[in-house]
Amino acid sequence: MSSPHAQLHNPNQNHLLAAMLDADFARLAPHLEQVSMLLGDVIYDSGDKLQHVYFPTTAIVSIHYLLENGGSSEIAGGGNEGVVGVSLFMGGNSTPSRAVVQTGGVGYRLKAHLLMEEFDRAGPVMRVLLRYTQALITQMSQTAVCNRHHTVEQQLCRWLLLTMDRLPNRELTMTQELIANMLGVRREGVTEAAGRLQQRGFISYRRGHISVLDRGGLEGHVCECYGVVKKEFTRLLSDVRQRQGS
Amino acid sequence: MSSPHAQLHNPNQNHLLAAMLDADFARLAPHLEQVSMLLGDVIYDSGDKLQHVYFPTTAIVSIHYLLENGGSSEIAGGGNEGVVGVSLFMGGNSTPSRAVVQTGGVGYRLKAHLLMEEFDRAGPVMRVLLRYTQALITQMSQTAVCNRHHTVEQQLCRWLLLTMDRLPNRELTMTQELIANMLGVRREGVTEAAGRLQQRGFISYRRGHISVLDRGGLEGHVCECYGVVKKEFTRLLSDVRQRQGS
DNA sequence: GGCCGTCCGTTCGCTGCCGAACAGACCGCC
DNA sequence: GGCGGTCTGTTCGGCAGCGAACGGACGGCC
Repeated sequence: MSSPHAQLHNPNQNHLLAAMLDADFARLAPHLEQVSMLLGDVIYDSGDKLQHVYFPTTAIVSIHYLLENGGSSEIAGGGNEGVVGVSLFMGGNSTPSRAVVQTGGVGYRLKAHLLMEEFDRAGPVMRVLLRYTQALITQMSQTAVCNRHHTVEQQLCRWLLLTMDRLPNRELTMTQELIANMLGVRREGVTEAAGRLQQRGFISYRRGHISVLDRGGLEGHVCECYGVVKKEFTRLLSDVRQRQGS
Repeated sequence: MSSPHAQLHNPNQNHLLAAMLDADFARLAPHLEQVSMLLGDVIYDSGDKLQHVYFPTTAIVSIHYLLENGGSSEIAGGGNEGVVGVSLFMGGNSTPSRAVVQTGGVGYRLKAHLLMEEFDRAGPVMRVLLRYTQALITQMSQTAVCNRHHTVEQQLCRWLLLTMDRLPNRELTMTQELIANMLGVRREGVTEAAGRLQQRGFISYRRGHISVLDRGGLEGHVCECYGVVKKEFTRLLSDVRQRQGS
């Protein structure tokens, strides 16, 4: 109640914003613009100059690379643990990738030049953004290895677990076709893998709705990649919630 | 001749060092330690705290992820265009990856705390390091997509071209077995793909020595991934050679 | 309650890569 | 000049995933 932003949706639901010191957050808060992020919205496309960076709270964003032949793969995802648009402060202000909203929800955005002003103070805000970027690098790298060496079923488990970790409940709205685009495989491959997971009782789904019934079961079938990414995020961002309780 | 470091080997052969302003470089130069980087040397391993960062000049370093089952893949490479050990300044000071010398040569290393002091000035040195990291992110992402969608032969072309770009000549010392480890495929797959490239007259090899005979031929068979990475490196680091001629 | 679009299930042949095993070729070394 | 180790070429069966095609089922909407 004492906080000026204690509402149903508030920026502190994003871990990076929540990690900022009071003084830093106070400067940014007036400029944070709450936005609805709808399924399928393109946050930025290959080569776009970024006008904003986005701090999702309930939304989830997927970062893709598209190939000339139409193929694609998700190379990382971002939700309330991070920020979308790191290339702004890393330099270059664009990437050859595309960011699409994968799960509709809410986020807060900040004008590019305001984030840059904050970044250029070279203080705690900069450091937490860079740490997050380092965690993102781990996720991308692990995706590369996983694509090479692991089966569709293992990758589906990984994707489900990583997505679940960003959601408040055990339900997600997502067709098999969309998942196939994420993983860069055929829809039939997902049908088959998801069918096996359902037979084992780990998940159930119907027409674009997936419920995770047995998280432990998924964890038993996932490849090591999930654990590596998870552990690295924890290691790099564990000191990131100081202001949360205040 | 006027430069104090105009020798056979000199730090300016590394593009990032060459990009630094005179004043910045002058502070670092006394602390740059020339090192021989021998084929197979492990620069850092998964979880290691970094003691130095490395600026290769003639050496090439490969960044790998190892899997529990023994599988591995290169997720990025680094030579005279970059620096090895970005996780130092990004935060966390370690990664779950391993960096191995892929082509023996020379590089310059700098103690971790000295680089951090420079980074924390939040000036041009920091910016060029971050830009390089952004280019590295592109390379990792493209590797992930390439692993999913392209054939071994295309990936071999990509790898050869990227490696060539870091070498002074058209010869590289590299067995098919090593290349297979890089790409994360079987040695036989490399034998087959390399055989086809040799039949077409693009390359020739014998016992661990590969010569590129027709670079244009390789460029005609490579997937788009090579071009994307190359273009992005150019875009991000083209303003990076100001001090070169002075 | 009927229609239609979306989503899911299943099948077929095909191909690229894997796993394993082995033979030949080259090179350095004694 | 012969030996041994490394590197390359080739083969075989097997399998995961691809491409295409089609049928069925569910659900929202009029």
